[in-house]
Amino acid sequence: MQEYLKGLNEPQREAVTHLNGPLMIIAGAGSGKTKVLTTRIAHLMANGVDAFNILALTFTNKAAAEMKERVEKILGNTEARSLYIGTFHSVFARILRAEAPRIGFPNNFTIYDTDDSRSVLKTVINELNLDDKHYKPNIVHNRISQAKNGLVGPAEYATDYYIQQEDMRSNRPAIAQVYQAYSVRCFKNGAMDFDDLLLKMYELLRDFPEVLYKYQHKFKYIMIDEYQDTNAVQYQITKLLAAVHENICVVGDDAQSIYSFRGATIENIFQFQKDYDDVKVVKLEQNYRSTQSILNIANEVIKNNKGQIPKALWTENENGEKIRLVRTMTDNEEGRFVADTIQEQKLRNHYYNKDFAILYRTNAQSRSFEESLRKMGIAYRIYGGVSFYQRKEIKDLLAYLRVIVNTRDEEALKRIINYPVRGIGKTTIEKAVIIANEQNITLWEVLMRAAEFGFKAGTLEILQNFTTMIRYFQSMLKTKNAYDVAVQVGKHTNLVKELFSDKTSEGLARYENIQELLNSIKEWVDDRVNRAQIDEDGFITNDITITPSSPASQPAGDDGVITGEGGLTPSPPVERGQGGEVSLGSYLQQITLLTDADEDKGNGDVVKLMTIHAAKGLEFSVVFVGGVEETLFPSAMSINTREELEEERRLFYVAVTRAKARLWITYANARYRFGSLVQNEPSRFLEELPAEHIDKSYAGGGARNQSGVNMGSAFERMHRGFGNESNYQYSDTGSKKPATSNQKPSYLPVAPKPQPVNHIPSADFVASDTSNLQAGQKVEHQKFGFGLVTKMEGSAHNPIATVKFDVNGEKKIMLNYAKLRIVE
DNA sequence: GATTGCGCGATTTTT
DNA sequence: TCGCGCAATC
Repeated sequence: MQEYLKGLNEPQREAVTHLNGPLMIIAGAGSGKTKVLTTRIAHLMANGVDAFNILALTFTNKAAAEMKERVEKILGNTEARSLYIGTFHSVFARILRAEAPRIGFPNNFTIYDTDDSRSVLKTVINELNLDDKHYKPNIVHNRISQAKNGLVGPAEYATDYYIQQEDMRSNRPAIAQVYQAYSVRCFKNGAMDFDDLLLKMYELLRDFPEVLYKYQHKFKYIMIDEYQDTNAVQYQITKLLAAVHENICVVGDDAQSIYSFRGATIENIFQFQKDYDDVKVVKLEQNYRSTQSILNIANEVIKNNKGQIPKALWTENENGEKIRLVRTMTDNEEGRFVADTIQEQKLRNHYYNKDFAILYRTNAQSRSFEESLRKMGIAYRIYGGVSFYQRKEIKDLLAYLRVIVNTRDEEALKRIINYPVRGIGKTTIEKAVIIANEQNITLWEVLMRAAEFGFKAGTLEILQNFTTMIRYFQSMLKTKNAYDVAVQVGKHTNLVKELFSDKTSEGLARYENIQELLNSIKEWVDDRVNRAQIDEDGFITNDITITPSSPASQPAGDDGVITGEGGLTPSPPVERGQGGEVSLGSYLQQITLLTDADEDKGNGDVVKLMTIHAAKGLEFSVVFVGGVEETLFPSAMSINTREELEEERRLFYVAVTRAKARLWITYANARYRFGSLVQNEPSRFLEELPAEHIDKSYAGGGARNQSGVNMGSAFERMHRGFGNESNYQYSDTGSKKPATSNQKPSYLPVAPKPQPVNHIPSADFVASDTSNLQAGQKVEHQKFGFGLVTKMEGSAHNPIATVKFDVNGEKKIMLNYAKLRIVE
């Protein structure tokens, strides 16, 4: 027997060695699911299956990366790099990148993240003269998202009786129109949102038999992780792909289905057995992760859900400690308790920060934990906050790159058209947008043909300068890689320089972020270049001979013409394996699909804070589950139906089963919400916990806390002296350690608070006549202080001076408004 | 164009 | 309570 099979238990081995035909693995929490998947891939390859015929789909990039790494380790060579392992979204994005022209999108289509989608929706809603207070972009977005995930297009949406009824009831009958307009706009912009990556992929396979044929034969073996979280589109796609070989292996756990709000349906698991004859079902029930105690309460809680696939999770692990259930007065105290306990556990049981995780239901709950950890000087990192790529300065630079790659991307174009300021004001943009809509051309085209549309001479020149610059960048695309282009953009647009000259700490942080972005682009390019050298297989090589003999109907476009390879659009660039293409377009599509959990520099020794959703698939030695209270967990939004409540319970199950050795469950009597203290009942889930496995306690100062005096825990008092704040012995030099240790936690860069450098104007400050101001003159500004005029621009009736201030960096000053005193 | 000050809505979960 | 969008100033 092969070495890698020896470490498996019986059912695991059964799953791994079942090579051909449909296979469903019901894998309980901590039952070695990833091990089975990776070993199975290795086993396939050991049995002569080519790596490039294997497709493995996951939900997170992290899971994909881990899988790839582990396969590589088992195989001991780099063959694994030709495997096709990735998230649904990233794999489909890649395929769409090659095939998009068939459905009228450019190869370099833009991927809109949630912010982009909402922004487009907002525009569309306003254009339809709807009130965006009532048609809130995120509500509308959710609705559209659900439709897409349920394979409901705009036309069907508008005509479906029940859907329309729902929209009537919520008093938003025009969502159908918004959906329609939004789709048109995305198409016009050459952009797909997250849901489109799935929906368009499905449409592609449905409408183009030769495409279906190609990928059906490429992906001879398909594996799907977290199958319980797949939605209707994902289900349809994988069903189509697997239809020929039927070598499809799905892994799931109905007890961990927590994404129904995103359209996921456990039904897919039950349906699987009906879809194929002869489905082999394997149950993995031995848990290797958690102690007996932890498993006991997990099992006990989940029992309260109806309609599950029967299974009994068991373990050979020792009992371990009892689960600790802790009540505190407030959320702040809860935070303090957790931080104290982490500190104590580190000392007592020799844990590192990285052994701990704090899990919660909603992101907002991170605040109190954060504060306490910071006070104690414990390094932590929050997963799921604002992603690096959502920072303004990053989005700005990326917007340039997006426009260069895809000029149809109006969102990005509007973002940069006047940034940095180049004199293309609101009026000009509005005018251009109106023309674009009237003529049914893109905004970019309006700019390119500005001369035809009667812009004033000055404006025309500025517009032409702008388009010339963008086209100059475009000319680099063919010869330069993503990094080189990005650097050029940074230079020529003065974007980097502008941030660099801003000496405020805020500006500095922005500058550093831009540098970090450039570095990461470089890293990405280098990485792919290295990989490409060892790749044997080309992925989407477009030279697969298409012999559409079997699929019955020929594909026909709107005009009835068969749309095949090599139509009007140029051939997509050749991508090779997992490495290869280092173009800017390829880079942009990748990063939109990254979440901040993915760029995990978090190998550092930090306590991890995240939502339970984000924690799925992970494990930690010590887990704290916070805020286990009614209205919060279960969420007030999810107590109306049994289905919703059961999903919350599964979520609780997921939370509990993340823990390997120790588990604390905490809840507060009251917590701050919208600024005021709100009372909460303990969660109903707590009543479901078996008393004999629980160690209940109460942490906090009781009456003293009610009187509002903040005592903190015993541990905290011990470390900062006695009593409350008033008993502090402050020295004038202000060293009050360690309560406010300066040790910087190693979480990701947080933009420092802006530090306005105030200037006190000279006593004799009088605004000078600046109509003849020249570069080289010294001036004083009431707020920014002294500075040197470095440049004069703008028109005669609206002059703009660029002033380099001594302390506040470079600013553009509009002389019509600002008062300047000429010093010399 | 950029900054400041005010009023109001916000909290489910994510690729 | 806090952060954001919008209107009023420089």
